[in-house]
Amino acid sequence: MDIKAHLGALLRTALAKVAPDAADAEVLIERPRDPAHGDFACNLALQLAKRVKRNPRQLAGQLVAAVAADPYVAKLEVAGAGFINIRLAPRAGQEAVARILAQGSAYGHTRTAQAPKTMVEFVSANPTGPLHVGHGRQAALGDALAALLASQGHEVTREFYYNDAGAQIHNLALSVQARARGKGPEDPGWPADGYRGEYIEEIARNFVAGGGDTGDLEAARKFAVAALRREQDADLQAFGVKFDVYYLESSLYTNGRVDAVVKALVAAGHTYEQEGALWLRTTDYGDDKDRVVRKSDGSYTYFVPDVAYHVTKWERGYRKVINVQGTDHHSTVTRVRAGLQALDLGVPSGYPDYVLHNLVRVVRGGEEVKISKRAGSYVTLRDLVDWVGRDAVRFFLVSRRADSDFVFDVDLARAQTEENPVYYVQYAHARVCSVFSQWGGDAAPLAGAPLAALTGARERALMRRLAGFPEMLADAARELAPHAIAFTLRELAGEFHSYYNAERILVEDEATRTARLALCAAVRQVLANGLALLGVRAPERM
RNA sequence: GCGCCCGUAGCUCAGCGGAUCAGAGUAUUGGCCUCCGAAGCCAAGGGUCGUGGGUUCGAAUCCCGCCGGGCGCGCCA
Repeated sequence: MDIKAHLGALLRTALAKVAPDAADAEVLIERPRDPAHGDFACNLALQLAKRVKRNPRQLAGQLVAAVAADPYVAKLEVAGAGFINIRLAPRAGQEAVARILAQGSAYGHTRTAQAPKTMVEFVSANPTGPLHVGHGRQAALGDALAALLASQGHEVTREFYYNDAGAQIHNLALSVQARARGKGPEDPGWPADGYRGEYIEEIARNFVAGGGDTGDLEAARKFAVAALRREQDADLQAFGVKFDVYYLESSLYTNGRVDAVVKALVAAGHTYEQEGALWLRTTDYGDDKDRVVRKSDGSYTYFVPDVAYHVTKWERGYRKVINVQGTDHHSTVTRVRAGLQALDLGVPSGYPDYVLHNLVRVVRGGEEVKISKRAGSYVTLRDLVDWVGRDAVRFFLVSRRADSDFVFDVDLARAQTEENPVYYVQYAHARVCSVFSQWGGDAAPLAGAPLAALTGARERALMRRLAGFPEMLADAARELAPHAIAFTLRELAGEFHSYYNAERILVEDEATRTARLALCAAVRQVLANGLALLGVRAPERM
């Protein structure tokens, strides 16, 4: 049952008795952070005091008196300026424990009659170099977001879009060719915008060793793209991230979608010619200036395939689309949306959604390392995973709000491996496993165990946290904010460690022991469910 | 200059559809292993929530100015 809705109904009934003329007011039930203020709280009296011309504390008192007796409510009290604090009967938390054991890995997940077809596009790195820390943040964030939405009833597709056709790929091919011919970045004849990283030399070496023709630019391009794609895939696999679809930008040219979009924009009357170029009136849709669609040399700007790509998302049936990108791309948000609006396809003006994250600044040896492919000096995702481990990197990268600034101190991350909060959470999980192996029994028979012994303060705090898990997930999904999961897990683990230290689980008394084991099993289950959403392992031993 | 984002404890960061909201971790200091794992627990000190106004009975949270930082501002992608 939905305890919040239940409490809301109780108070609404009371309100109708106490102040019939204000019975239409919205009753908000909140969770106070401080357990001293009860399990739930309601500020209804504060909201309505002025309207019904009564003192808020007096009104709150009348409401409390009018609430009918209820098996889930232990106590109602007026506090502060006129809050109604609600303390639940232990029964409410005990039912949550029973529900967790019954539902297992499905606890916190919801099903909807018609699962919305949802796409999360993330990483989408060009195949011009290895994945760096920024891609890592995106991979951790996007993958967790996709899992979170899937848990809330969405049918989710993870998609990786990559540019295999543009000028940067051309530069990549030129760079590999130059290296294959024995040229370095300092030599005459090195391409102007060439990639200088050492990995280019390695690719060139393999190209030549495999019999590649240094005069065949197209062959060098294909070889380099394939090699870098392989490397990116290996990095993602090592990071535990899998994509359902890899969408190639080049396909939008070969299947005519790019041309079709330009024709449609012209036909819709939103374009004009000026100085030999074709412009789109994006200012009609909130952009600060119009954008070129077709350059005077006849080629298209990058944003045309971008729009064409998003048309395919709409046409493929994705009514909810979330693009995870760095904030350095924020100007494309308006443009892509404007392009879609100009096509008049019936796409909502806020389509697609964006989660923009700040770029990661990497500090090493007290100095910032510039993330630049061309400089060839940057920290790769693989470096990080090698240094601090996959679980720690994923947990760390997803533990912050997407738009928070982010400083990744490499030395600190390496030195503080043991202090990383991921171990704290994983340790709580392993501890429960350890208790069960000590006990020698299986958790499964506990599913229907009597839980009446769970009445202690720490037990109530744990049950409160466990019971709130589904609501937390729903909120996080709505806000597109998976970092909330990491924080909740940290708190749950903390409450468990406190409990474990204060109370013995394997006590003599059977009823108490069984109830405590059931609580531990529920804690373990929720930790496992949360960690699974973050793509972090829940080890039985550490 | 214009646009978007960010300024919360020494450090890394939560909280921001207003109220019981000054928080966590870390670092520092002091305690806790004859007993289910000390990668743990308990406790202490530490912040006028960048700053100045405004709205409100009530603002870290909403609005405006300013200061500081990041990112954008191309017929590059």
